[in-house]
Formats: sequence, structure tokens, C-alpha cells
Amino acid sequence: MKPFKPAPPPLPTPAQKSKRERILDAGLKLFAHESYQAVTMDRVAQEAGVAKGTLYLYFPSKEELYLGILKNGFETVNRLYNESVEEGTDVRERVRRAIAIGIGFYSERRDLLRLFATEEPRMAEARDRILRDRREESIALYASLIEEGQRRGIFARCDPHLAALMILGAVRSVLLYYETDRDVEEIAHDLPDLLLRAISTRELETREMLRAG
Amino acid sequence: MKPFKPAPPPLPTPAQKSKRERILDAGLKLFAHESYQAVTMDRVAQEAGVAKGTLYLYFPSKEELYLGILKNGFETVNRLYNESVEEGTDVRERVRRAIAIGIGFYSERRDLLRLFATEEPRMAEARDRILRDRREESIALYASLIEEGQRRGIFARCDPHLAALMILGAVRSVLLYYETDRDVEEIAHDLPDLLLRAISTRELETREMLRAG
Amino acid sequence: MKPFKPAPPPLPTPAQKSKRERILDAGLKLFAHESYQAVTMDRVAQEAGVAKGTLYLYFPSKEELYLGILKNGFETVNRLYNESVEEGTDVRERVRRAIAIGIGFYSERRDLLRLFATEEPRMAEARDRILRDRREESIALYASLIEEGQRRGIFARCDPHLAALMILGAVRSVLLYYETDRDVEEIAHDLPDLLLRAISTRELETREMLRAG
Amino acid sequence: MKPFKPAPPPLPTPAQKSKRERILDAGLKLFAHESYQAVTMDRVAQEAGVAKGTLYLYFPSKEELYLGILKNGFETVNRLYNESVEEGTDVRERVRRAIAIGIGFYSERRDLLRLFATEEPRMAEARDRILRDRREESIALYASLIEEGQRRGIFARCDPHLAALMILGAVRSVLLYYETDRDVEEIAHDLPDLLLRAISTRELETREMLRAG
DNA sequence: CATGAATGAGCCTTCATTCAT
DNA sequence: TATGAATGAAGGCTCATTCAT
Repeated sequence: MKPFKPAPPPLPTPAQKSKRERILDAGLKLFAHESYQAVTMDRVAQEAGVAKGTLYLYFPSKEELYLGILKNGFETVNRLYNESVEEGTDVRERVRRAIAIGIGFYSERRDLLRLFATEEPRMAEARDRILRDRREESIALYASLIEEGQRRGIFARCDPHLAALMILGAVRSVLLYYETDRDVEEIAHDLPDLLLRAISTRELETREMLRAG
Repeated sequence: MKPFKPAPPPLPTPAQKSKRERILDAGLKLFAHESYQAVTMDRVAQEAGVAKGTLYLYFPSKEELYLGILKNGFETVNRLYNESVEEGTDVRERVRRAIAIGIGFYSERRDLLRLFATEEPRMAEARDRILRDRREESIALYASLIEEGQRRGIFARCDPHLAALMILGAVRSVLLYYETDRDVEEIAHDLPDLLLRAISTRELETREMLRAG
Repeated sequence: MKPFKPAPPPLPTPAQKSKRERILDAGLKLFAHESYQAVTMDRVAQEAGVAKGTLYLYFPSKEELYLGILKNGFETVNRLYNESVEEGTDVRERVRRAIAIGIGFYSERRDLLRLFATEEPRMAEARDRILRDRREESIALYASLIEEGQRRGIFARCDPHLAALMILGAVRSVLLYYETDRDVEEIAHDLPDLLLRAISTRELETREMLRAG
Repeated sequence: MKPFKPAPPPLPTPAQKSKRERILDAGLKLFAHESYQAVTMDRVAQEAGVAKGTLYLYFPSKEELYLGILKNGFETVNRLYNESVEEGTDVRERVRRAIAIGIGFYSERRDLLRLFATEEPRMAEARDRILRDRREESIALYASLIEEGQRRGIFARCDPHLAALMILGAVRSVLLYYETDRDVEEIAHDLPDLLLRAISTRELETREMLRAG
């Protein structure tokens, strides 16, 4: 998958970032590629360019550092996500956009994706809860969109919860494992297509097909 | 999700199993629920009912034990999977069956599912390779089925690789997170329905709909 | 033991005290109740209401801070002790007064008592020396009083050094562990009685008893 | 103070002792001379001639190791003390013997003495409780002897609790600080003399003096 | 084959001390 | 003087691995 924007806007150089940000960045980079236990505080400190003790000025423990990274990631996601959302369009378009935004967003933030996607079993109560909450939020979003579409006769009768899980799983899977040269924009177009066909009523689909020629 | 078969065929009791099997079982049970690093050789030994030193008679290291569990799991999967496959039916039916078998199989083997689904990042070269190989095998299976269907005009024009990832991701997602009272058989029916609609040509679908009434 | 004076004369409020005094007070309070190593410079600074760096403006190290507290304590003891001493009375009375003053003094200064009484072994050469010097000073005081009494035939023949240690140990023990509702004044009367009987000649004692009734 | 027995019976060589005993011995030696926090597990291990991990096979934590040493010490004390006690003699003799035994016992076990005598503030709830219990046991012993003596008219009217503390404090003080060339046996004779005179009735004393010449 | 006591490298965390402001 | 963020050496504890029995 080719990244959405080959050249991201120049980020502030490390020197401009706060220590806290440097630590969060360093942690994200490491935790995204290695298991919780495999990442040592020594290496986080080294990667962040600070002394080990400094980590503990900002986070009381490794556990809290990890959770801090997670929470920080979610805040980023939510902020950027909310900026991208447009209301008012029809349900099919909103589903399409939700999927496309997700793909575009994470394709630029591989580390965040890996962090969230990692199913590290029972790392900690707190971590599990955060991830679970996040997941359920997403499921609820898709499920409610689907229910709305069903009420309007646009989406076929099916278990909205099941369909929502299908969508989420498909997106995750493609983001993590789709190794290809195709542009992200294309994927962000094709995958929603596939998924929308799965849940749309035939009637509508057929009509669309006819319209499209 | 209600389990497929409430009473599985009586497995050999621990006493009848070889030491190696007891160790593999114990390891699976533990690694499925806790991170690699959180599982200690002490606890594996205790769970298996053998002395710690004995583990090293069968596996040269913790790493190899983990890989052994993984490999053993795949052998089980492959053996049982192959027993279930029936050739000759049409492509749509084969896709449906592949999905349904996957759901049925793993819904009875939660530990195995968790072990495979756990994306423990970069635990080790070897481990990653095994999981990746496994995944690519599955992708290839679905992709080739889809290509076949496309050649026969049953499946719509789409990127078979992308569609295969969609299917795998959807199945994984539903298996891991679909918390419901519905029977597994129902899920194993509904999810393939959704997924097949995503990839089937409209013409066929419409015809089917008409046929179905 | 009930304190000697329920309401001590109003001490200068923290605001009036110099930084150095505030640090010494804070340190005394903490070191009296926790081991040297358990007291952190952070907490001393917090308790004193100054920044951590400020501690190092007044004391070059934690060790020196501790010694400073010790020395300051001894200066206080000596100053107040000297104020209380009255010369000229007979030996028995001077022994009695020495004991009583010690009891009265420390019963009002529990923190100081705890600090001196704490036998933190080998904390440091310097500290040990200070405490040892202090102890030997006290021993010498009592021993010389006893010797004087022996010369005058008032005290029985015994090892003055041994008797001095007995007195000091008894006072320390009672101050630290005598948990009772009796007034300190009573203790400061009864304990010297006991100790004086231990060292006085029988003849004298008997005579006194007769005199007392 | 010259030790009671210059040549103790040949102790089992380190090789004969169990690992647990070696660890307890090493710990006692270190904790007796340095504060709890100043003693590192590394040094205990080195002193005991075992690897650091081995300590944790026998004691779950440094804290428990310390308490183990304390408890072990008390068991030793109690066992040997009980062996030395002779009943039936008169109260004065029993007090004298109690003191003398204590002096003799600890003069041979300086490390144990230092460990018990160390007033390390608030090291831990558990430790404090053990030492306090121990102390109160001793106090109770002496107090009850004194009360018995008072009932029989042998001891003078005084606060038995106060007198008990005097005795304990005196013994502690002499054991810890009496640096002299005199034999322990002599001390073990002289100190009880002093202390008994403090609590005995004059009448009796006078009679004794007359008897003695 | 089987055992489990012993080992010691490695990690999280603390805290005395420094120094730029 | 005063501050407090930053440092990094050191300590308690874990656990994979070994090996004598």
C-alpha cells in the first residue's frame, strides 16, 4: 500500500518537542514493534534522548507510560477523526467515508495502528479496558449507521453488530497485511465498495448498477 | 456465541497423553491467555505436571516451546481442516464452506484462536515467519477461490487479494469479539452470506433472489 | 508518661525561622521517626517548605545534613542543660537532679530523644563518633559524680563506670518505653530514688529512712 | 568485657550448614552492623557464599529475610534461656540469675544483641511488632518477679514496671557500651548486685550486710 | 529420562546530587 | 540565593537455563 501522503508536512524537530512528547513518540515507536515486556525503559530513554530517571518524572511506571501512549494515540485519532467527519450526507456515503478515513488515517500512522491492533493478551486490566472500550465504540458507530440504513431501506436485513464486526475486521486486516503497490486512495475506494455491497439491498444495488451503466 | 458442540468427543485423559503432549497443552493454555513474557517456564511445568527441567528435554528453549505449540496448533488445524473439506461443489459453496468451517473450528478451539490471533509484535523472527506463512496460505486459498469464481463469472470483478483479506479479517473479528447468544451455526451461515454478497456479481445475486422468492 | 509542660512557651513560627532552622527542624522530625535511608531529601525539602536544591546550599550532602541535625540537637541539649544545672548542692542531690533534668528535658523533646537513641549501626564513621562522644561525656559526668560520692562515703564501693552505664541505660529505657499515665514529675522522682538506692551506702540509706519516718 | 567463653565449641563448618543457615548467619552478621537499608541482598549473598537468586528460594523478600533472622534469633534465645532457668530458688536469686544469664548469653552473641538492641525507627510494621513483643515479654518477666518479691516483703514498694525497665535498660547499656577488661562473670555478678540493691528493702539489705560482715 | 535447587544476567524503580535559569 | 528538572548509579527481584543426583 502506498502511503497517502508521501511527504508529510515538516514535523517539529525533536528539539522543539516537549520532553513528554519525545518520550511518547519514542515509546510508540518501540511498543509498536515489540512486545510490552521486550521494551525496556532503558531503550525508551535512549530512543527519547533522555535519562532513564526522566521517564519517571512524566510517567510513574512503565505501565502508565504504555497507557499514556495508548491514550495519547486515541486522542490524536479522535481529534483528527472529528475534523474529517462531515454530517448530512446519506448513510451509504457516511459508511464509505468512515471506512475511507480509517484507512487513510492509519495508513499514515502505522505505529499507532500496530499498537492498537496488537492483541497482547492480559497485559493489564487497564490496557485491556482501554482497547476494549475503543473497539466497542467503533462497533457501535458502524452498527448505528447500519441500523439507520436498514430503517431507510437502503441496507439489507442483517445483524448490525455482526456486519459492524465484519467491517472492522476487514479494515484491520487490509491495513495490516495488504502489501501491494496500489495507492491507498484506491484501497480506500475499493474496500468500502466491497463492504457496502455486502450490506446493501439488492434492489438499490441493481438500480445503481443500471444508473452507472 | 454459543459453542458448536457442547460436548466434544472425549479426549484422551492427561494420564494417557505423552509428556510432550501434556507440555504442549499446558503451554497452549497459558500462552493463549497471557503474553509470551508473562508465561514462565515454572508455570508451564506446573500446569503440565512435570518438573521444570523436563521441559528442556523436549524443547531446547522457551522460544522453541512456543514455536512448538504454534506448529502443533497448525498441524491440528490442517489435519482437521483437510478432513472437513469436500471438493467438487461449486465455488460459492466452497467459499461458504471454508468460512463456516473456520468459524466452527475455532469456536471450539478458543485457545488456538487466541494464540494465532495474538499479534505479539516481533516476538521473534521465527515466530513471525510461521504466523505470516500461515496467513499467506489462507489468503492464497481464498484468493484462488475468488479468482476461480471470477473466471466463471460468478464473482464480481475485484482485487482477489483485497477480498481475501476482507474475508479473513471479518472472520477473525467475529470470532474474537462477537459476544452474543446466537448459535455458532447461525453465525456460520450469516457471515458467509454477507461476505458472498460482497463479492458476487449482482446479476447472479438478483437471479438468486428471484429464485428464492 | 504525661508530658512535663502541656503548653510549651510559644516557639517562633516557621515564618520567623531562618531557612537553615526550618531545614533542621524538618530533618529532625523525619529522621526521628524513620531510618536514615528511608528519609529522602525530597521529603526533607517538602517538610521544610523549600526547594530541594536549597538543602544543598546549607548542607553539602545528606550525610552532613544528618550530622548537622545531630550537632544542633546536642547544642540545644547542652545549652538548656547548663541553664538548669545548679552547683553546690550535695552529690546525691546532684545525681538526682541530673537524672531528673534528663527525664524532664527529653520527655519534652521526643524527637531529639529518638534521634539520639536510635542505634543505627555504622551509619557513618562521623555519626558514630558523635554519638559515642556524647555517650562518653554523659558516662564521665555520672562516673565522676559517683566517684566523688564514694570519696565522701556517701556512695557504696562499686565500679563507677558500671554504675554510670546503669543509670544511663535505665533513663533511656524508661524514656523510650515507659507507657503510662503517670506524670513525668513522678517518674523524675521515683527513678532517681531507685537508682540512688542502688549506689548509696546502706548506712546512709538507713539513716535517711529513719529521718523520713 | 572479656567474653564468657574465649573458645566456643567448634561450630559446624560452613560446608556442613544448610544453605538456609548460611544465609541466616550471613544476614545476622551484616544486619547487626549496618542499617537495614544499607545491607544489600548482593552482599548477603556474597557473605553467605550463594548466588543472589538463591536467597529468594529461602526468603521471599529482603523484608522476610530480616524478619527470619529476627525470629531465628529469638528462637535461639528462648531455647537457650529455657535450658538455663532453674526454678524454685528465692526471688532475689531468680532476679540475679535472670540478669546474669542475659549478660552471659548476649556477651557471647554480640551480633544478636546488636540486632535486637538496634532501635531502627519504623523499619516495618512487622519488625517493630516483633521487637516490641519481645521487649514487653521481658518487662513482664521482671515485673512479675518484682511483684512477687514485694508480696513477700523482700522488695521495696515501688512501681514494678518502672523497676523492670530500669533493669532492662541497665543490662542493655552495659552490654553494649561497657568497654573494659573485666571478665563477664564479674559484671554478671556486680550489675545484679547494684540493681537488687535498688529494689530491695533496706531491712533485708542491712541484715545481709551484717551477715556478710 | 526426570528432577528441582542453584545460578546470575537483566529489568524496573528510586533518589542523592547537579546545574541552567 | 533559590529553584526543580534532569541525571544515572545502584538495589530488589525475576526467571530462563543448567546440572548434580
